[in-house]
Amino acid sequence: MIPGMNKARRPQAPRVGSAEGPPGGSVVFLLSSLGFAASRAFQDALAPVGLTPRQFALMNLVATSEGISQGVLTQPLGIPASRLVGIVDELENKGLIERRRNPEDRRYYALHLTAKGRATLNRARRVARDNEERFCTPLEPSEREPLLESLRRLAAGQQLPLGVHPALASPDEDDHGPAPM
Amino acid sequence: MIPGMNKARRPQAPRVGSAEGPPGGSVVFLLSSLGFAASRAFQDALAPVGLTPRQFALMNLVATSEGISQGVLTQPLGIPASRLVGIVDELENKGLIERRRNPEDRRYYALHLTAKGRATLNRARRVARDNEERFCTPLEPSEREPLLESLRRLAAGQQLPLGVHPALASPDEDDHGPAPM
DNA sequence: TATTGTTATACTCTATAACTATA
DNA sequence: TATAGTTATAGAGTATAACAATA
Repeated sequence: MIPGMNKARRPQAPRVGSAEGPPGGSVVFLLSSLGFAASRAFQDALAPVGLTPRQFALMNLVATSEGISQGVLTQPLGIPASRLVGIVDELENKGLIERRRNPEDRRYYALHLTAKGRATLNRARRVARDNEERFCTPLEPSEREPLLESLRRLAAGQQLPLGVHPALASPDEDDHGPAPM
Repeated sequence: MIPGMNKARRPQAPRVGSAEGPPGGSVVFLLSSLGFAASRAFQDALAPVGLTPRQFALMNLVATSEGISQGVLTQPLGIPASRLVGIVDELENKGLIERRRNPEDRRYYALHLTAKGRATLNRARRVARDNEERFCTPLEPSEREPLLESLRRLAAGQQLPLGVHPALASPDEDDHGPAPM
């Protein structure tokens, strides 16, 4: 399970306030509000590129591990295989990734980025960087690193795995059978 | 629209990673991950009291404005009136709040906390405070205030209203007709 | 005719489980 | 018999719109 973009439902923000004590004085309250806002901001920033945060995440994983199979993606994305099908379908229909049959075991797909997919991914990454800068403009430059440090510490306290390199993070939690590619 | 608890869907966390650059170095990425975790932690902490974050929020609003009507709650909670019905139903069935007809205009309900409701709310508030402390244990004491300050600044940049006193925050955005109680 | 609250309906997202094809 | 991927189904959660009561 990779940490990730919070789901910011477009139609209507499902937000609920704690309203006790001073909300502006609660780390939990502020984090959940801001987390939602950050998620939504990212989603909006990414929209012009034609990607959802989830598609972006999937493409990043494929980029890091070309030839990865759908089943493996299941873990870091934290979604069941049945849902992956649709997401991969969308990206394939857009010509951003392709499914190649693995000749050695024809049950597996090997996912690859197309040239167009790589270009789109690069554009999306630039957009993500720009969004990060825009989001952080209210901060003093000197404020940024300490903030990140505090957030990292809180994340560790919540057992949130931070980096998690795709597919490779926990290669053999149960170690069943031959590792699919 | 009040800032609020992020929706942490129980069945399965809908999380998606950005996975570009170092996620542990992105404020946006960390915030959305942590926001989700914070939201979930709060939800879990509140569960033993028998309240969802949304119910808790509603009760806090009623506590601050006894006799408030359902329609007014719509704004700070950011949900349509039709959904409010169910939430109020639940709380009423549990005997935590009651609907009284407003004799002056029998279209309105006047919502009030019951004695049991007040007791439950107090318990929930204690739980929220405890949860806040637990969540923040990874932080050095000296780290906490600067973190809050940075978060507040980011929230302001995202136009997130912080305190928002229930029902009273934006009493007349359009000013249509007599203000319901 | 307008407004509060309610009910009905439809739509989206999701997970679980049945299915296929390969092995 | 077991596994990768797919399709089918059902259950939440939600918004929109029609509705009833009151003004």
